[in-house]
Amino acid sequence: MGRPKNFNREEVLEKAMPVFWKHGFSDTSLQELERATGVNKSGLYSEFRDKRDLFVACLRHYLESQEKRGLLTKEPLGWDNVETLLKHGPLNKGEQKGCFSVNSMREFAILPDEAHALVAENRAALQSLLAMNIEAENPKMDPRLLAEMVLSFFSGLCIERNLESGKASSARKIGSLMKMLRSL
Amino acid sequence: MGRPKNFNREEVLEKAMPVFWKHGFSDTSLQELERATGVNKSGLYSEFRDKRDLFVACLRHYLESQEKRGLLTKEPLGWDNVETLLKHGPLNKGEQKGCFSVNSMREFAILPDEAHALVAENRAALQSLLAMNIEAENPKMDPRLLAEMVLSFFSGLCIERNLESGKASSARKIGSLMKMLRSL
DNA sequence: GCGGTTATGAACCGATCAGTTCTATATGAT
DNA sequence: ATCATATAGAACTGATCGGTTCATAACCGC
Repeated sequence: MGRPKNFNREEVLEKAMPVFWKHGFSDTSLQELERATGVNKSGLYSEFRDKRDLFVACLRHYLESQEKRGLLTKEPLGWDNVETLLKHGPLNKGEQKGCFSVNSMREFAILPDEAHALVAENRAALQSLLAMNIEAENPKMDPRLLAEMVLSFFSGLCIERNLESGKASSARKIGSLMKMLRSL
Repeated sequence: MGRPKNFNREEVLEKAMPVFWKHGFSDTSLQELERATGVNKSGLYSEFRDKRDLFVACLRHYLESQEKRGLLTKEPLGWDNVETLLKHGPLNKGEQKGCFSVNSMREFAILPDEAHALVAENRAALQSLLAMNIEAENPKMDPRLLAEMVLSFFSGLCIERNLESGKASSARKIGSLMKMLRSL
């Protein structure tokens, strides 16, 4: 009974996420979030404890949606999956540049522990998947070591999306790394 | 004539830089800058146009001090210099984690063009130095391609310093990459 | 030591911040 | 149709933001 709300949680997350993604936590105001989601403070604060809670929910939503893409689980496992992750992991859809998760790392100092945990957990999972794909190629070097190295490179690609340098240079770098990896 | 100021520009930059380095631009308040530098707003605004101007001055100061370290110009040129950059480029002195320049990239959207230009110029110089060092080792692959790949990896290392993962994992990743590079 | 000059420190400014409260409105159950 | 209920929208709160103004204090040349 009572008046029904005219928004649902998921569509709020879907609309708020790109704002945080682009501007980060502290540069995003409640005003912007109201405008982007079409839900005003009353609504937002009925659904989320505070701004941090909304941010964490967006981050979780992002990570879940990335996991659903399953870029590293396509059969057969191997270099091609790794290359696909590097190429298509960091997005460039309009305002959303790089990876929301990697972007967030810069603000860890002011983000709640929950955010740290989410990112850490996701990175561990990603690294493990990378290692599986690498192992499938039976390289000379330890797949786990290679996996963590690739993940660092991935982080670099993400953060560099903030530069003007463009997609071409990104593709070139991926090409160089993959050439090295495949020759192992 | 007139009352002499009891601070000088460089020591202000030296003290303000770590604050911006840790908290970024928008999460650093004038209050914090006053406290950190020991100079209050009157003084700061007599020396710098506004907060952005102070930030850019800090960034420039940082980049110049990094160039002075000359990590990539030690003779003989080669892999050892590359390894030194990766190992000792990203700092971890107390609050200052990673690289101020790389950290700044996340906030490019709200930073003045001057900051973009500074970072872009520095990265170009870094990449060129990397290429020279790589070329000295006569690898099979194009040194310029390798250089830009190494720079991305470097960016990744820097941004990952915000994680808890610690110095050990960083050293391990550098080891993996260097092993690959040296085998080319 | 006096006067002109410059820096300092604090008060002040309007704007905006995250978050709360209050009123009006839309709804479902009866 | 009415009433209880939960919403939406806007007004409001105190704090803090970046930036300015102004009275006071410190200094140098004379």
